[in-house]
Amino acid sequence: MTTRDPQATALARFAALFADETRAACLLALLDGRAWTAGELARHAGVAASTLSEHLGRLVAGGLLAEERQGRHRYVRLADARTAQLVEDLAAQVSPGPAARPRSLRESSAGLAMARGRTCYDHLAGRLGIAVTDALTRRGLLRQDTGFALTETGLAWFASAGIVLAAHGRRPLARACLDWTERRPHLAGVAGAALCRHALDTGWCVRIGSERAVKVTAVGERALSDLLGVEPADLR
Amino acid sequence: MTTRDPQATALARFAALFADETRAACLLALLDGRAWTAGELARHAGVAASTLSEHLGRLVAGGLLAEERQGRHRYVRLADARTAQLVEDLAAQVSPGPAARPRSLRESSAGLAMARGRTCYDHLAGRLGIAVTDALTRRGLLRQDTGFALTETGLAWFASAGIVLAAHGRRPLARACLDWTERRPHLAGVAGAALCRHALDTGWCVRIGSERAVKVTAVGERALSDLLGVEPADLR
DNA sequence: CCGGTACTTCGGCGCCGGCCGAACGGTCCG
DNA sequence: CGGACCGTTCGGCCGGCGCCGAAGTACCGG
Repeated sequence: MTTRDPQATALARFAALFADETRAACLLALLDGRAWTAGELARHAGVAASTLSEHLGRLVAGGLLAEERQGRHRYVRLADARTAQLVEDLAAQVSPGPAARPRSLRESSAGLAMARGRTCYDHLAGRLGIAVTDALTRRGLLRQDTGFALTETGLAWFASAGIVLAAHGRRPLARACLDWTERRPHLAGVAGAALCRHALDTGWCVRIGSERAVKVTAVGERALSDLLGVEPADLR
Repeated sequence: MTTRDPQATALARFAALFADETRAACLLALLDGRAWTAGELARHAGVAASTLSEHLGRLVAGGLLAEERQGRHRYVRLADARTAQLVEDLAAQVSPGPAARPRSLRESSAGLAMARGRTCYDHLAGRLGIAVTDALTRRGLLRQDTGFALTETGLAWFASAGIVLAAHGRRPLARACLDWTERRPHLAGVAGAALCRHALDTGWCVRIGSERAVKVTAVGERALSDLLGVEPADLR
């Protein structure tokens, strides 16, 4: 007890940030990639504003959240893509997957929409994300059998679609992110983020509700079918 | 407080497994990929055997550890590669990296050996792991610019070296694992594990001490230079 | 300048969980 | 069969932490 492993101390302190239901609810909510105010999060988590204020202080001090003060509002969002990835990884580890999912009708409206399509911080997830990833793989634009990377034709496809893949620090161009509803990897990284942004900008998808769920529009269905051969049935 | 998000509850409970210094010390120790007895871990963590027994119970119940009873011994090891990856990710997130590392002479003997070369569950890490990964990349056997994947020539290289890459469930063939001393990705996944096993089996490396550190032998230095063009200077 | 709103700080409460030592049970060995 | 050893269970102690409400501060709008 005198001299403990400093790495173990740091790991425990860091993990403690996630080890509270209220903070976990905040982090999961912030996985939508947007900035929330302290009050919104307090209402979402169902605790007093004072309580949530302290939680935000911890999360910011721990480097998980970035804050931006605007007037009397305190906006917070996930610090970076790396943090979002970690939250996703943890969430995927604990979620039951589609097999064990209850068929309850109660959670269907929100739950089914999330399972159909959603954002995962800054890229597409759910059946939508899987359908796109599979289509990219089927067309030889993405290889998953030797790792997880775009091919030369894949790079050309992004360029021809007008989607710019800007090098962004050390963030990988393509990365696998485990989908917690489908239990299979979908495209993340710079390419995944650029594709998602393009889809939202061009109206292929629109956000529905106040959460992370997205819906594919008629235009989007057409575009995904034309450009990638995505079967509309895989989006339902 | 009446109806909380079940995913947030699950995430918090799961994270709580890591959020204790003693448990964290156990998980980090078990990153060597081997099985430890309860007594060894208790001594390592500096707590009473009774205390550690309860910790092991929680970690096993949480699915992080697999246990194997042999006579009056209770051996535990990390449950699987996926769990090991999560521990690694968390450890990498909290470790300071080489820049912020203290130049203390105290921790040098053990710390320097770990920084030079170690195992990361079942693959190589530290300067050794980075040197091998860089050499693979330099020779066009591994591509990191479009993601992280072996190339066709990379697959051929493994075959010609007599290293069998057996498909193993859903585990990816090649995966990037962030090295927490070098702050750069090294090779993990099926290929990383096979390469590490081969290195230990053929005597390219040997374990030193009781921890995760490994040392490159003269034979290994020669082999890595011949087969991959690894500069011996990069291993020091 | 004044009321309303958003957030923070503080004090106090209650509970959870990590720690230990003592007693117990199971296993190995002489 | 008895003693030594490894691990587990139990009771009890203590500290930390999450919670709230009340009071305080900062900001916006009229």
